[in-house]
Order: sequence, then structure tokens, then C-alpha cells
Amino acid sequence: MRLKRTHNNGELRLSDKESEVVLTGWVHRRRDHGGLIFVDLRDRYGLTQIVFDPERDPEAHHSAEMIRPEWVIAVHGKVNSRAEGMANPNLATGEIEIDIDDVEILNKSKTPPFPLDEYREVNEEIRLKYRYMDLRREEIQQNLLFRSKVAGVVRSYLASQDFAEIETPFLMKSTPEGARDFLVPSRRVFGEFYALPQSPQIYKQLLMVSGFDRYFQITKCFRDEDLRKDRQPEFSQIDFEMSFVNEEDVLDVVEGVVGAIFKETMDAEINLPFPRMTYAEAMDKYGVDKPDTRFGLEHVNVGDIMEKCDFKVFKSVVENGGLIKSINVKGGASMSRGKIDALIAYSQEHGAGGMAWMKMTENGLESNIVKFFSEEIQKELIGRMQAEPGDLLVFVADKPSVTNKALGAVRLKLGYDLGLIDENEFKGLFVTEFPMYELDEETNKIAAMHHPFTSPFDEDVELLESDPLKVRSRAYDFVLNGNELVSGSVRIHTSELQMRILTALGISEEEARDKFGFLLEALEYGAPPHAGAAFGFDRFVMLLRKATSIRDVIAFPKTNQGVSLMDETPSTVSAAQLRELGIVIKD
RNA sequence: GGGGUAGUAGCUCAGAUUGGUUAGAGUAUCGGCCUGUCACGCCGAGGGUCGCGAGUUCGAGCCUCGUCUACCCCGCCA
Repeated sequence: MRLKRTHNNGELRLSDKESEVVLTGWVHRRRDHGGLIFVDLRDRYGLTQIVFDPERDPEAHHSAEMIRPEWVIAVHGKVNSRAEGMANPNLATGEIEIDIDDVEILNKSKTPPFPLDEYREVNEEIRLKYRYMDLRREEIQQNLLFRSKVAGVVRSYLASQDFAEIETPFLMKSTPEGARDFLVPSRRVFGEFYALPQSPQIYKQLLMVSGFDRYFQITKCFRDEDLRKDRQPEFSQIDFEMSFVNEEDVLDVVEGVVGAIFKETMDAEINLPFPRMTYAEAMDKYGVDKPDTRFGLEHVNVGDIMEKCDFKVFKSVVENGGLIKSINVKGGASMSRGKIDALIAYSQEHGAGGMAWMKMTENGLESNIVKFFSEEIQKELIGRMQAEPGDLLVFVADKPSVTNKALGAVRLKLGYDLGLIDENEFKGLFVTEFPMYELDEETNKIAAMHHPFTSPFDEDVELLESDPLKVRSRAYDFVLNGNELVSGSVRIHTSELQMRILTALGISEEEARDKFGFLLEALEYGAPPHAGAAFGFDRFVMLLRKATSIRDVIAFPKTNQGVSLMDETPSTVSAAQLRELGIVIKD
């Protein structure tokens, strides 16, 4: 490089007029007027217009005739103000331009496979194949720069609170519970495998046993499950753990981190402290454990009213211990039959057998099922639902899990479709008192809802064996706009209780010792009470940036099939590599 | 594993009612013109395995079957 950069493409202003500068970057766009040639020079800091005048420097102008989009150049010139009325208000540097007298072409570029401007939505397949080009686009580049800034805020905030950043292994022991592990074969012991961590959970607990008191880490986690727009097989967590604390201390840290992020990286406001809601209340009002509280449309349980009706579907659901809930869609009576049908189909996609509905008119309730409801029941229903003329009542009746799931999904869809959600609002809350266990409806066995290291409520411990589904855990989530962003808990810190919890899950003592013996033993050497949580870092950034996909806040993401289109990962490996690992692939 | 949407020029898309001669547009690229543009403008040219493979048909971008890829959803994700 002959020319040495003096400024970036986002910083020069009118006050720099007459300065001699050297800029470097990519040719974003070239406007050739035959005489004058304008080039927008781009780097991650912005765009600056540079001007080539054949009368000022014929040689530089000649070079400018050759250069093309995405060529890399360095230019020398003088900062000039733009003539009256020629400023570009859309550009931070729009009041100035650089009169160029020297160009150094640092590299050429093939014609880009897709345009890098913001004016066209490009197929994600081609974007991912040429990811290094996609990452030149301002939107994605700003996402990653924002992500870096958030990470910086988190690090400095947690450091200010005495948290120590400590790395934990990526090659660890496979654990039986939870998501499917990514496995790495051991070269030294045939038939044995490392697993990539689904989270640093156990290691951070051991760090508490070691006395580090306050730990954090921004680290990758790996789960070999199917992908979604908000799920990647490898993703990042802001993971932290504290000793000698209870729930409140952890939630304070969560609030501190979220508050610091908003204060230092966002223009938007967020309400602090965050309101609390128990899991039971969330399920009752919203049907989900991560409610979006930016809008109403709350669920109302109407089972007790429907018990007395003649509508067989409802009646049998109540008799079989099912759940009937309704949403009053304010003003929804004007919805077309087609829209209601689409809503019903949506409820069915989410597991419901169907969805009943009634329109509230001046003359009372109307629909094809109203005849099954006595006047008295209708009156009671109208009262409970606070139905007014013009409202639409929708009902889902099923097993509690199905009703909640389907009507919870319907509520969200209505919120978006009816424009009830302010996209610029950020509304967070803590959900607390999660159940310790949940029933796997396929196997009819109980499973840990959070993870098996979560401490139960002291007063519920006696139910562990007799009525495990009633046991509440000291787990908590932070939910932002309907997204679970943080999940954590007070951990078990005695070996006895830990063993009891594992046993209640149907894990034999022998198996527990085999899989978690090191943890059980560690808890016997003076483990302090401890608690912690982990942020879904990618998801958080995605939400703050209003990105439509987690892929847009990750530099090199995978497709839905878990493939990196750019480098074609995963790939085959040589027979020699496999042989070394003791892996035999039969044709 | 299941459901849905999409795949036509480098890119973004159109290609109707009902299968019919040479598959179009914008943009990009290349060439020419142009000294105040900023998604510059004007003129011209090149550019197609209609994702892939079968089938039906005199004839398929269009119909049928299969298959691949991307995205969205369900399942799954302690």
C-alpha cells in the first residue's frame, strides 16, 4: 500500500474543509458523467463521495474510469464543501466531498453475485453462499457491530459487579437429559466420545464450589436439534452464576444487565424494575410461559359455565378434566367468515381439534352453536367475558395442555393481525415459580422442566415423591415481548437433595453416580448456595435490532438443514481420518 | 418425521382465462454518449439446461409423478 489511510468514510465533516486526506474502502457506486466521475466510497463507518475531475488530475480520472463496484481503492485528495443545495441529507458525510488527485487500486472485484444496496430483497440461499459479500451489506454489518457493542456493555457491567470471566470446556461429557448432543469421537479410546456443551451449567456450578463467587462467560452452546428462524445448532449465551444469593440477587443482575444494554446501546426505553408473574398466572392468562404483555386479549377460563351447557364437545371436555378458555376479541365481530376459518385452521395447526366462536350483537350472542346454550348460560358468559356488541368470542376446549397451546398461539396471531402490538415497545417481565417437573405426554414419565439441578421450593420438597408435578422450582425466566431471553434458577447445593431429584426423574442411583458422580461428590465438599441464569445472546440481539431471523445477527449461520452453504459444512472426511477414529462406514 | 410457500437471465420478478411458433421486463454486465450526480441520465449489445429426472401429449416454463434446495410452521429444542 502506497497510500496510508488518515480517516474513515463516516467521519469527515464541513469542519474538515481543506484537509488533505487519504480514504480507503470499497467502491459502493460509481456515477460517470463523461467528465466528472462520482464514487461513493464505502467502509464499515459509512459512505463518502469522492470526485474525479479530468482537469484536476487526468491520471486519477483515467483510473476512475476503470474502477467498478466492490473494487478496493485508496484515494488521496482534499476535503471540499458541496455547492449550495448539493448536500446529501441522507449521508452523515453529505455536506462534504473529496476532490481526488491520487488513486491506488488495491484490488479488483468480480461483478458481485447480488446487489449490495438496500433496495432489493435477495434470496437467502445466494446470500448465504456468498456470506462474505452479504456481510458487506450495511444492515447485516450494523447488526454484527451492534452485537459486539452489546457484548462490550455486558462485559464491562458484569466486571463492575465483580464477575470474573472464566472459560469452560467445549469437549465435555455427554449428559443423558435435555437436547441431543453433538458428539466428537475420541481418537485415544475407540468407542468413547466427547460431547459439545449444551450449556456450561455443570462447570459453572463447580466454579461456585471452587469459590469463584461470581462467574460469567459469553460462550457458545451446541444442541443438535432442528432449526428455526430463532434457533441455530450453535448459539451464544451470556452465562453467569453467583454464590451466597437467592432469586432476588440473580434477578437484580438480570435487570442490571438489561438496563445497561438499553441505556448504552438503545434509543428505546424499557420499564424497570420488571413486573413479576408466576408461571401459573402466565398459563392462566396467556396459555404460555413467555407471554407477550404488549397487548391484552387475555384468556378467560369458562369451564365452570360450560359444564352446564348442552354442547357435547364442551361438556365432555369438562367431564374429562379438560380446560375451556375463551378470548374476547374486542370488535372482532366484523371479522369475515374466511378470516375466522383461517383462525380456526391456525388453532388446529397448534393442536386444537377446533375452535368455536360467537359474535356478540345488540340482540345477544349469535353463532351456529348458540342454540346449545341456555339463556342463563349465555348471560353468565356475556358477564364473565365482558362481551359488548361488536365483540367476537373464540373458544378452545381440550386437554389443558392443548387448550393453552392452541389458544395461546391464537392470541399471538390476533395480536399481530389486528395490529394490537406496538413494534417499538419493549415490555419485559419475570416469570417465576415454574413447576419442577412436567409430564411427557408420550411416555407418561416426568421430566425436569428447567434442568435437574434446579432447587425446589423448600416447602414443596416433601411432595417430591408423592406428588412431583405439584412441586414448584426456584426457576425464573426473563421474557421480553413474548421471547424467553433469560432462564435461570437457584441450584441444588447439597448432594442428598440432588440425588433425590435425580431419583424422582426415574434415574437410578447407579446411573446418577455414573453420569453426575463428579457433581454429586463436589456438592459434598462444601458447596455454597448458588444461583444463576443465562441470556440467549443471539435472540436478544435479534430482538433489539428487530431482525427477522437469528441468522441476521450471526456472522456465519447454518441453513434449516444445518448446512453452511458457503463452505459446504458438514462434509465428508478421508478414510484415513475415520480409520484413526476407529469409525467404519459400511458402503 | 409431517405440513406449507418458493425455485424462469448475475440479481428481483412477469409469463393470464384453457399446453401452441422466436420465453419477456427492470436492474446488473459490456460498448457508445454525457462536467454536479448521489439507486445519475440517454442510446445500443450480449446474456436462458425455465432447479433436476421421468411421464402424458403432435407439442410442456405451464399438466402428472418423483426428486433436490431455500424459507416458514408443527413435532423436537432439560
